[in-house]
Amino acid sequence: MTLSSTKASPPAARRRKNDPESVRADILAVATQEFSEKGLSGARIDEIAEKTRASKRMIYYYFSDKETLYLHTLEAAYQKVRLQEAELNLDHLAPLEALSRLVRFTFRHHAKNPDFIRLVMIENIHHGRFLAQSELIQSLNAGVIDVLSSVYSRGVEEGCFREGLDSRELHWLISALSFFNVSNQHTFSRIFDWHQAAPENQQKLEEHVTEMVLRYVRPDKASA
Amino acid sequence: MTLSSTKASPPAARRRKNDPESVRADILAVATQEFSEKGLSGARIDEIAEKTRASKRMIYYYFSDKETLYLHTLEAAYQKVRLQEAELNLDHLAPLEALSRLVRFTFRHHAKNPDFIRLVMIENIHHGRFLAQSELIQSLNAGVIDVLSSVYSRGVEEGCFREGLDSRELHWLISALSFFNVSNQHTFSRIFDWHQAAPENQQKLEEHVTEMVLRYVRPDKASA
DNA sequence: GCAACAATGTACGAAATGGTACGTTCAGTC
DNA sequence: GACTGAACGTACCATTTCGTACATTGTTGC
Repeated sequence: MTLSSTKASPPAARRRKNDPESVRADILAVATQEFSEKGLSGARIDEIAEKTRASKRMIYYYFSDKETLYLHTLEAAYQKVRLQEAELNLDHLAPLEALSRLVRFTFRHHAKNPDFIRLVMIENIHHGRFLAQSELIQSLNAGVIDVLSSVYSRGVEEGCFREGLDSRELHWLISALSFFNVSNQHTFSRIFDWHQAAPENQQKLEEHVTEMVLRYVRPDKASA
Repeated sequence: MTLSSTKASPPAARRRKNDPESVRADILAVATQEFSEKGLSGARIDEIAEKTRASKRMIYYYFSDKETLYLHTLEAAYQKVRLQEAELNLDHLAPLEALSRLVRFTFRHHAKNPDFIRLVMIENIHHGRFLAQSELIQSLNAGVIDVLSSVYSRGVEEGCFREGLDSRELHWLISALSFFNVSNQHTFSRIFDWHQAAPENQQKLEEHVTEMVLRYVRPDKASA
């Protein structure tokens, strides 16, 4: 039933402007919000399409299916985060100061990027199955430990850090504290009737976390 | 026949067909698995029904809809966990030993109950919206801090803990480290090519975590 | 035994949802 | 200007998925 008489020309001379880059980016931005808010299965392609300037057709045009779109979202999130982290420049600082800054940076950084944290949570719900597919993310994260590792060994040399700690495990500890601050904010706040997100409490937690890490690496009193 | 005050009516031992209690429990058990594995939106009522001895009809009979079933699952999980925790008996121990045990217990406990952890993660993805509806969970968790609080004040009195720490914040730190160990196991393992779940690594992490908390509460050397 | 209600099985409906068929417009090339 | 492939719009389909109507069986009180 083709409508022969109807001419398909748009009523108003509204010309379509092709802008692939921007369309792709727009889809990715909306997808990031939707996936991080509702998870892989909770997010709806139709809803992403609605919130985008583009149509559903475009989502499938650029990202073949829902899971691929999710994967690209995850990759983009990691990329953005690692880019921010690269700005840190700790080599010229004393080890203690450098470590302190690194911890505070991580803590704040996570707090400022809840979307990323939520995507990582969601990815863990999926047993990291998509992350495993992405060589991009694997390679992106390869060097993250190095910064910490370098600070730590300088600290040991200078005697302000104790020996025997593993950089990866140290990184684990810092990540744990910073991550939990975002990931479990809702349940913790609700159960303990404590407005964790409030600036003064965030400030306190940042102090605690930093202090905790520093105390952990500090050499035993032992009075050389 | 007059009704005796006791409800001695259900012999409860051998019912051949109708067995509401068991059906309910069975549904809840399967739901726990499914929800914790796939999340609220990812889990399928039909699949839960299949894995149950009961039918889908029964799910709606006992739990009016999907979200209510999820809420009951969450409540049951919290209940089970808090019951286990109640077994801890720290009052007769020296503060340092007591805190050490508490930390180790929490760490292992979380590790042994990934389903619970995943449900909490999922609940956080939903901004704790269901937890907020449950007075049961609120009340269950009210006293969790008290154990720690009591140990801590004893420790301060005896001089083996430093002053000025908040029990809730201390609990936060312990939870963070123990929770992250389960919640982010997949992404962390994959990214850093480290089999975090391996017994030897779990052992190491438990040591680190315990040590970290103890070092944090230990008084400053300061030598009065 | 029999009413009354609780517990359960079967089949189905309506909406949501991922994905596609097919046609149209844009932009660069000759 | 004609041609071509990339970029895009609209309508639609097939299936999944939550939830329910209706019939049936067990159980309990009298």
